[in-house]
Amino acid sequence: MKGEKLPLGVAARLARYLQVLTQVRKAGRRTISSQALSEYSNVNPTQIRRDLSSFGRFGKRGVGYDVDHLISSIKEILHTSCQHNIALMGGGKLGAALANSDLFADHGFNIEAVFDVDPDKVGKSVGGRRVLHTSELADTVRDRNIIVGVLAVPPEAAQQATETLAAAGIEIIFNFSDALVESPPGITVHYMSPAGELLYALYFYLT
Amino acid sequence: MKGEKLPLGVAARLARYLQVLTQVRKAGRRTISSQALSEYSNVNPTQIRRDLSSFGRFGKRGVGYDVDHLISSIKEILHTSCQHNIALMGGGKLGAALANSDLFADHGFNIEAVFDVDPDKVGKSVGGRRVLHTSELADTVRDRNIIVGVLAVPPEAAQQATETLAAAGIEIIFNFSDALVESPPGITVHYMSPAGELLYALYFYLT
DNA sequence: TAGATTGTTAATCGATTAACAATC
DNA sequence: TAGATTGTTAATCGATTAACAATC
Repeated sequence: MKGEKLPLGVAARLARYLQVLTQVRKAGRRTISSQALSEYSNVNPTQIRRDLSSFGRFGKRGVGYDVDHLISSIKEILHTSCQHNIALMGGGKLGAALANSDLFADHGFNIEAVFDVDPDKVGKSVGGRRVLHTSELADTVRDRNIIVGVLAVPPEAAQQATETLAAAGIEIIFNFSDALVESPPGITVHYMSPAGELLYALYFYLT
Repeated sequence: MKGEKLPLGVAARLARYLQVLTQVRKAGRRTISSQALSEYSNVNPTQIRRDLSSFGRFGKRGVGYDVDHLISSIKEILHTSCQHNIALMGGGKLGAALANSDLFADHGFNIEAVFDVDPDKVGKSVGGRRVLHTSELADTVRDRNIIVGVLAVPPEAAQQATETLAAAGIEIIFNFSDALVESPPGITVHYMSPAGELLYALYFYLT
């Protein structure tokens, strides 16, 4: 398989492997078998081997995959070897939880700045970053070449924040608020959906 | 299609529709077309119609789907018409963000209690619920018939919290911490993965 | 050698899409 | 009627799985 666009499913699974592998490396493991990777990622081990072998021979028979090597290989395939800056909208509880977590940093995403409209929050520190007023968003997005915005605002503020992000030139929005938003054409909104996954998991538990 | 187990993909998509529809109803809309539902859920409109029509005729040609009717129909298909109690581990920023959000409540999940090991947090209020000490978990799980636990603790506490949940009789764990955990057989751990979705979305932006 | 695990095949099943008649 | 949107077909493509030889 060459430099063409990957099928949706393959890209989604590679991203998932990458996420698990990053944690596995943090835990100090050097190699991992398709079986073990399967347990963490909920993907069939045969399919994992199939996905990986279509890009090269990454594994050692009888041993498994070298974690470091696999991580850098998948990063290359996904074109995510480099650092990306993101803008976080909302300095409240959810924003603080995201800013304090290593989730983004582990994968090369740098929370460049936190934005809020609340004067009480502006100037304070959230997750080690100064909170800027939303009016500074556009300049920051331009200067720091930001294309991803994360929505961590209350539901009633989500639409306004989306429009602010769009006007500032953001192209991909991750919506962590539980509100639907209308976005201008060309801007992709991804809804983070713990409840959706809950419903899905519960269905298989109940049947 | 009858009372048998749904294919994985169908169940996942139905859960996604349900989540979008719940927000659509909140916004006051009474009907929705497969086209509009597609934009919110990122699922092809033909596939939406296909998924739904395999369970019955829910739509009106030329009009679309009745939001209320569709919500209750999907809930029946997914066996999630009733209320479920869940236990939230962690009264910190992430725990507070989850407890304050309507995400769970919107879908019939009731955060029955918040648990923490920190004596400074126990007894305080998080999202309108008193924080209980983790030692009270087992009793609460039994009394309130809880099968789902949500991990919102720091990564270094995730393994301990998982074992506590398992010992208390929890069967499904949603791990919002960015740490891999080992769980006893029979207990399913779902990893919530914003970073995974970010990587995935970015790949399609970059290619 | 013995054990473990990958890489690969083959076969089946579900997902995806375009297209369009049916019908509100 | 005219416009819109569903329900359904047909055809292709990707996902899934078991099985096993290759090989570390």
